[in-house]
Amino acid sequence: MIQSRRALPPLNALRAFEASGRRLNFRAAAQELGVTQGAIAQQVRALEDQLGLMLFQRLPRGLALTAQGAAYLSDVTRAFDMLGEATGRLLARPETVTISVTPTVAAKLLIPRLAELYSALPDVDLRTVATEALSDFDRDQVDIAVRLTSQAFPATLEARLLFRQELVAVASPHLVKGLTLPLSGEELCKLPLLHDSHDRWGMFLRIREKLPGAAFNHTTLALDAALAGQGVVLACRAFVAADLEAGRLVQVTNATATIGADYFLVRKRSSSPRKAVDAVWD
Amino acid sequence: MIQSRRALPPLNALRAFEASGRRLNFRAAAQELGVTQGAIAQQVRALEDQLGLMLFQRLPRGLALTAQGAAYLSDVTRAFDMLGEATGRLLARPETVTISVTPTVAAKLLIPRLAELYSALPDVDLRTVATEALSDFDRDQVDIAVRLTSQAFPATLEARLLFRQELVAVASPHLVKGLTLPLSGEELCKLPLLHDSHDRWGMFLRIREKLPGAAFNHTTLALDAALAGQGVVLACRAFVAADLEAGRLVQVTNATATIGADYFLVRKRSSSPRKAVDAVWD
DNA sequence: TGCGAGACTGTAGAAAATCTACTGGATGAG
DNA sequence: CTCATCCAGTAGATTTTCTACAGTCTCGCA
Repeated sequence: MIQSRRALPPLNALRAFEASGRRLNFRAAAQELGVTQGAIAQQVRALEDQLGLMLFQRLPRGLALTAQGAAYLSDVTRAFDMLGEATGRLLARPETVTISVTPTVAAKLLIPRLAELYSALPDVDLRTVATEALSDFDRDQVDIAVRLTSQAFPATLEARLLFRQELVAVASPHLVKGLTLPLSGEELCKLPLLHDSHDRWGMFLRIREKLPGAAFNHTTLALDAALAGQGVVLACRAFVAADLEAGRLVQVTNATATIGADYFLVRKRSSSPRKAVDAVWD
Repeated sequence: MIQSRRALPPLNALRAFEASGRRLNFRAAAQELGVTQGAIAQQVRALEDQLGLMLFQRLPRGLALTAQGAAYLSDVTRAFDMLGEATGRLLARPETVTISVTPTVAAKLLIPRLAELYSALPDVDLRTVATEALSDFDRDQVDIAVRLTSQAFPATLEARLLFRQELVAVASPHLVKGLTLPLSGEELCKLPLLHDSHDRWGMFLRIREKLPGAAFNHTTLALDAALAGQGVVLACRAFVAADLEAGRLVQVTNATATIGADYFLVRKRSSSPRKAVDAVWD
């Protein structure tokens, strides 16, 4: 039979005692705690009964603390103050929300929206984990992840389609200056092709031979090279939308491809929704 | 609209959190607090919901504290420890019971019984206020009083008859050596009479003239003089019972008198009986 | 692989605690 | 005397807390 670590009186009664002891008046304490005077009187009475001693002397116009009541009040007030301050610190601390994304998503989608997120959520600290690896929600303390996947998610995760992965071939307008767009597959093969780690040119052009061209380990690097006029890059439309609109890149062929995997926004299914996570999610 | 001095979460939930955080296991915390594990899970869940953040990570074989949960636990445990220690000190402190009595009652009744009271109530500090004045219960912090009175008591006081005031004339056996007892009134008048502040010899002997003899302001002093053979004293039988039985005093006449006032044990009627006062009262 | 143990989640309803509205009593001030 | 203030007490309403139970997941063992 495990004994309680400490024998505490009913905490609600203790709270009524503490407020009454500060105010020396049940009616005022009741008002402070948002209950009726009768409720406070009952709680204090119950506490006195349980402890077997008087904490207050009842006067016609209020209360006086007994010597014992005064000594106890000092300690109880300090303890409740500590609880109140600790709770206040907890609530005041900006909440950290961790998002796991690939470097490309970070560069092309998240960073341009950071200012917008910050202004919408001033009390949230946003922490970005940019990695190609699949994050483990618990191990990495990740709240939200953006994942490219065609698979169904386990029941513990909650997912929402972010955007379809539609691949387009784009290049700098300087690179294709003088050429008539859109280009055919053969014309495209004559241009320098930029490869990233996904290496999807063969599938896109329906060519089995290895295609020459500069290779990068991150899509975002390949995109930077395209922007610099180094060649044509094959990338998801969502990543290049802003550059297309700004004219920094042009779509060089009408052909597009989808690969059956799309980008999802994923979070751990939780029975205790956290407000900050919800806000970022929306 | 008065705001609460501090915004505290439900204290019961806080207690469940604290025990769970120490034990890192709902089942063990439940056992410690004497409730079911389901109750603990509900309370912690409710606290997390109210605070809008996670305090624990649920693992297959127990709990892990989040960073926020750990910081909070440290403060909450300290506060609850403080409450437990303060309560323990309160309960461990010997309780003081104050008794207001006349010097005569103190000398003749209370002091002879002090050893008996101490052994019966080892945890009680007995404080005796010996005074002829009527004590005010609240002003003088008096718990119990012995009062000579014929009046009904106000509704705020609770009274119990201690003993009847029966006056007897007693003297030292040496003083009446050679006299035939019991003495008549005339014979009594020939002996030195000892007067106290009540001065009841006239009434006792049905004599209107002032009777000569030594006078004392306290009955107990007159009794001491009688014991020393200085004269005859008129005192309440209860005060001289022990001396009569021991042969230090003898009753010199069969006449007795009652004056319509008796000795009562009185205490303030309280809706919160205090255990120590109860014990002294019995 | 299946099974059992451990531990948390969730539900519906029972039990306990807390509360309210009201009345009564005592005191003090005018 | 009246009125205001404030605590005590009661009966019943409301809220909180709890229980018993079933379900789910993970881990360890044979």
